[in-house]
Amino acid sequence: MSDYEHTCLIRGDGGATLREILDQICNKWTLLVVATLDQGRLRFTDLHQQIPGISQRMLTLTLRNLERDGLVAREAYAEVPPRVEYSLTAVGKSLIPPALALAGWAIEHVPHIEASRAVYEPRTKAAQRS
Amino acid sequence: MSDYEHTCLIRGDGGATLREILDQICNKWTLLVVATLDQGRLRFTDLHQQIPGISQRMLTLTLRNLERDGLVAREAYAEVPPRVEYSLTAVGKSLIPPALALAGWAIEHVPHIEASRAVYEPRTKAAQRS
DNA sequence: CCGTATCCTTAGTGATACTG
DNA sequence: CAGTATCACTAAGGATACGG
Repeated sequence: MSDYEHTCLIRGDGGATLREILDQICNKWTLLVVATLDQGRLRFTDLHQQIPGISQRMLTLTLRNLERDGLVAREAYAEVPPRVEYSLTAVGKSLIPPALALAGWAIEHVPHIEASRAVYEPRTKAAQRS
Repeated sequence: MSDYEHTCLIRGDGGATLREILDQICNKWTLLVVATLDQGRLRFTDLHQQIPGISQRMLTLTLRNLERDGLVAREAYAEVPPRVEYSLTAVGKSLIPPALALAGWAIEHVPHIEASRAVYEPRTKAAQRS
């Protein structure tokens, strides 16, 4: 594959849908929820507790989107108190490896990036103070 | 690696920085800019034209962040009219494969996701109209 | 327990105008 | 050419309260 094709790929030149899906996956919570569900079948409350910082609202919204896209299966039991279990579908599971690749890259380069940030100072106003 | 470790990875349990970096990469423009720069050295205007829909402002901000994180090198020539060229650093280039993995996944599953969306209807208000 | 509804704050984004 | 500055707007996200 040529470099130019790389560009087109990530751009999603094949249609607006690709960008849309990519954006959806890369948002604040989606990868997190998918990663957490990689452990197996989990209830709403379990997810809420295991994902630090997520609000009920965002968990619900994220789960709805994942369900709509067929990455997560939702199963509600007609019991009282209610019980709902979420799990990854086959497609959802297939997201794990590429997601892991990205996470792996990030982990590997955290030191470099932190070092780079440490020495960086905005060019335009470098001499503004002191 | 265990499933639980997967979760921790993507979560960025190793510190807040990881989540931060992941978020940064996954935002609306970063991957796009990196992918475009994969073609080689480009000027500001070239980038602006090759990335459909990006504003000057967002291009500038994205480039600054990438520069700060050491993924992109900026070289300004003291000429008139001014000329500034951007290129990927080694670290920046190393982002391409994992990014491509994600893009590849998305492309592969677009049909499935679109099909899933087509049949999806929100549960709670399924019978609200008509 | 598992959500939905509502309000509110703020970060992200775009448009425009201006400068070295 | 390559930005910066400013304004205005939108949508994402969080907090809270309530409902099935």
